[in-house]
Amino acid sequence: MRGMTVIDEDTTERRLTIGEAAEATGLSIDTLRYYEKAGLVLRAPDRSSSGQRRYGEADLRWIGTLVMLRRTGMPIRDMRRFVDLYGVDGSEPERLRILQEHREHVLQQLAEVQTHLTAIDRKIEYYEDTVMTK
Amino acid sequence: MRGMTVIDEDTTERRLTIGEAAEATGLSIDTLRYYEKAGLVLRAPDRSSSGQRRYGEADLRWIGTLVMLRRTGMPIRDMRRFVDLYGVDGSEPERLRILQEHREHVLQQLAEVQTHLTAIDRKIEYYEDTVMTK
DNA sequence: CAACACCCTGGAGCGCACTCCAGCGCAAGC
DNA sequence: GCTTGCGCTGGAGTGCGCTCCAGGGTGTTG
Repeated sequence: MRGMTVIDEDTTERRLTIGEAAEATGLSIDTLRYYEKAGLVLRAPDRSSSGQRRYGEADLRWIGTLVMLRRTGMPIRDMRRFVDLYGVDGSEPERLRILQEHREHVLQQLAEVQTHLTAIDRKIEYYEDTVMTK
Repeated sequence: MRGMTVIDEDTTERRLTIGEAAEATGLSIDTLRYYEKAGLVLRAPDRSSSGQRRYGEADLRWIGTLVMLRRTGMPIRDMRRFVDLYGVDGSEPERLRILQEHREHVLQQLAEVQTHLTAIDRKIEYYEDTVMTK
């Protein structure tokens, strides 16, 4: 049982304010609103009676997906295309294709950065030598 | 002898136009001029009698260093600080420190991207399953 | 009930890293 | 010798991804 997520521990789901959601996702409040405006969310979060956003589990999970795409370098524009497909029936193959292409892209970037990193390592070695022997 | 670089094969060094240098470094012509203006080059390239830039070996090697820093995510501002230290005697320890810090930073980024990449892989797996079994 | 923290909106502003442009000069090939 | 292409400059423009702001509402705490 350990490690399993207990669902519906409370009958009422914990709903976070935008500030709490920012805390939880690592995005800023402004960025959360910006992503919403930019059409990156599947469904806008519910609002309290006074019009304040309340983020539920599903909202946070989706924002997690956004963060994962964004932090691997996907431009907002492309994220948007991806999101939009969630409104299209049978678009799963295309969503898959986008993810696969993005994956390849990320791998290429990683490889390039790693190459440059070894060059940096060589330069560091060089400095370690000159600094030490001076 | 194989693999060794022959130096001074020609007595006159091959000096590239900005277009050729762009080709060689993977930067655009505009970016080369921009880097120069931004104070990222150790020494401005020589000019032809008519005032055109001519890039030599040393210029290209330094630009290679710039590319390696830039493509690993170092901001122009920080690159500039690094470059400026080349004019300061005894600044080797600080240059070393900057490179080491940058290295740590890059490693952290790599780790984060790799984490998100496995999340992407899981999502891809999920789609592969649903797409296949549909 | 006052003070303070938090939230709302539309829209402006910002920093970054280029990228493009006008208007010009030089030069190499046909 | 003229056309075509590359190069020059200073400066404006661009796209991106936020970030900030004014002006206002809400809500909780002492």
